[in-house]
Amino acid sequence: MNKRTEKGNSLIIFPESYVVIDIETTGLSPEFDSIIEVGAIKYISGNETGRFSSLIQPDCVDDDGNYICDFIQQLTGITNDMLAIAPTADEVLPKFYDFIKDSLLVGHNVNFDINFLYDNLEKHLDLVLSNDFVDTMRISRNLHPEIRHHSLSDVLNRYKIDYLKAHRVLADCEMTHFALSALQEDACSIHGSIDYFCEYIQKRSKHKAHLKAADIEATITEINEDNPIFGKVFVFTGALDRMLRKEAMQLVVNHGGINGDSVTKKTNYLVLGNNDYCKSIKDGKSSKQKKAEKLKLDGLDIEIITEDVFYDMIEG
DNA sequence: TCTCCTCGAGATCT
DNA sequence: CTCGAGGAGA
Repeated sequence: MNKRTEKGNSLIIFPESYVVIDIETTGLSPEFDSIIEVGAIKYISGNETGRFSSLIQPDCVDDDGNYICDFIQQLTGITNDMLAIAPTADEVLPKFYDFIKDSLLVGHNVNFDINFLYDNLEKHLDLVLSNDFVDTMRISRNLHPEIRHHSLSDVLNRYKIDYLKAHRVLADCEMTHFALSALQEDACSIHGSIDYFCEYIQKRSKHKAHLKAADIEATITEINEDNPIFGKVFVFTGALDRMLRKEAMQLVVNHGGINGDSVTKKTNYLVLGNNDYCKSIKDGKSSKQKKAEKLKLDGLDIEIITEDVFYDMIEG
């Protein structure tokens, strides 16, 4: 399998100059399917300056002597007759490669197109596709993480843009260009400016990187000071079976306990979860557990308990 | 606190 | 493929 080592980077930006690309294929797999149409539209400072498109005749036919199945014909409107007189990849791809040059590429779920093009350019022409790219689907997901679906038609619908003549390359390129513009406007209205949007994404990915124990506040006001949890410092290691760690930490604070991020001299209980999934733990003990065992030997007030014991303490 | 790693869940492309 | 959750180690 091809590793695509020279592949460019996926960027979350709103470029002023770029080339929108789209392809149609015989199926979803770059390994087993072929490109049947390739298209690109170039924009410089927001204005279209040129376009390129061509059908491509696949290298081989199926058992019935067809280039494409009924489903793809139906989807794209491209027929076997059209492909029978189309140029081959060896003729088309050099022109395409020359058209895009080193431009920043834009597409919807553009990894799909990039992977097909990368493999075909390498296989047919020994060319390397190392252009960086912008994925409008990825931008849409980052802009509206609360929304589940982000297909091209979903995005266009959201911005009240008509999606006509879908699934031909040039039409899809135009639509993706419109989607990028709409996403940019949306990002500006939500975050004030493009810079703020990009800054927001950076911060969010960093900020959400780790759950800080101190960030969890009690959701109830009356806490029973007599329960065994009260005033004790809890630390978790591994994944819990019965609930998320965040939920367990919520239980701790709601019973008057205190959460810790790591095992220290102040820690009273280390709750053991599953370490199975973590391959870097070879002897079954996390670094937190090892530290807790050492502190216990030193005579500190720390107990290592199982998940079940923890729940018993909560209920008792 | 920071960076890097692994894993599972979802979703999209034709 | 991307993202979020969670962990390890410095």
